[in-house]
Amino acid sequence: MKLTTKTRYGVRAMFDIAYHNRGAPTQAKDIARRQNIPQRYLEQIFQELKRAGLVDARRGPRGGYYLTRSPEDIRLGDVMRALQGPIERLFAVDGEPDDDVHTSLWRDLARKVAACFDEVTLRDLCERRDKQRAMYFI
Amino acid sequence: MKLTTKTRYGVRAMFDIAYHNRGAPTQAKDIARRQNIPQRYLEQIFQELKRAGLVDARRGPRGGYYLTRSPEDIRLGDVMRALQGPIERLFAVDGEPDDDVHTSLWRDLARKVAACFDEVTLRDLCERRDKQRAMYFI
DNA sequence: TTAATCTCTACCGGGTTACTCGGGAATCGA
DNA sequence: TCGATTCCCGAGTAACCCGGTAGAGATTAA
Repeated sequence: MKLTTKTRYGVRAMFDIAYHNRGAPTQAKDIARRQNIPQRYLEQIFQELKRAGLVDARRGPRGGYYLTRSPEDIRLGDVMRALQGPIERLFAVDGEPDDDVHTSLWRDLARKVAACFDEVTLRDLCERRDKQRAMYFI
Repeated sequence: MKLTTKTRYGVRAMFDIAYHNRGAPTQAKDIARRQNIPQRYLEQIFQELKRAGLVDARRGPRGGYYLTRSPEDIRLGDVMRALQGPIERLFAVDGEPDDDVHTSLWRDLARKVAACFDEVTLRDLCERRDKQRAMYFI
């Protein structure tokens, strides 16, 4: 059980869009540079985020990716689900009866964990960042 | 990010000891049969649980493993930490500065998640089981 | 002593992760 | 219309980890 690099990249990328460009498309190239992510890898991550409906893209010069909802409406859980499937099934095992003690235990826990991720939005991340910058410059 | 089979096995095994044998050593063979776990694999899992101080063992005939603390004193988090390292560092990435937004985000989240696991004890699992058995037989 | 049980170490195959790469499709500016 | 730019799609791959098997040794009960 470990957070995948893909998910971390995805969160960083979504945050980057929310933080730097409000509205205007942000290019993968720039995100890759700022967030230190291999560009070609980032591109396929964005494909998954797009398929999940979290971002949309415009091609050609001055193209890029942009959020389909406002940052306070995109939760960390959404990004994770897009990149690694439903968190609720994180601990699920197929082939075990549903009335089993352990099955229900892991199901309950997975829900609680999912709730943790759903508590945080992209806007929260931006505010966090602003606060930290403020502290850093005092 | 996925719960490892090893951890699931470990939790089942610890539960099995707590539920079936209070005090007397429980043999790996029996646990493996009851919980449907490959015996030889279970044995090495127990080595880790032993190193973590959660169980102790007696060798030879009528030997087996036994809990070193009472079930209400063993949390799910303890078992997980024994088998897959500190939950608090679940999302940690080495080589990133500690004042980074994302680093602190994942740290905070990991703590919350860890708290979820630390809320549940082996005794809770036993009670869950009893309740479910009761329902099943009504 | 003998049999049972845990203990230590090594090994291994299959699957996943984290990429790279080539080339195609849309879009904008001129 | 042309060409540069950017996203889009699919294939390939090296390294790693997970789940499990196995041999042989140490310890203990009867």
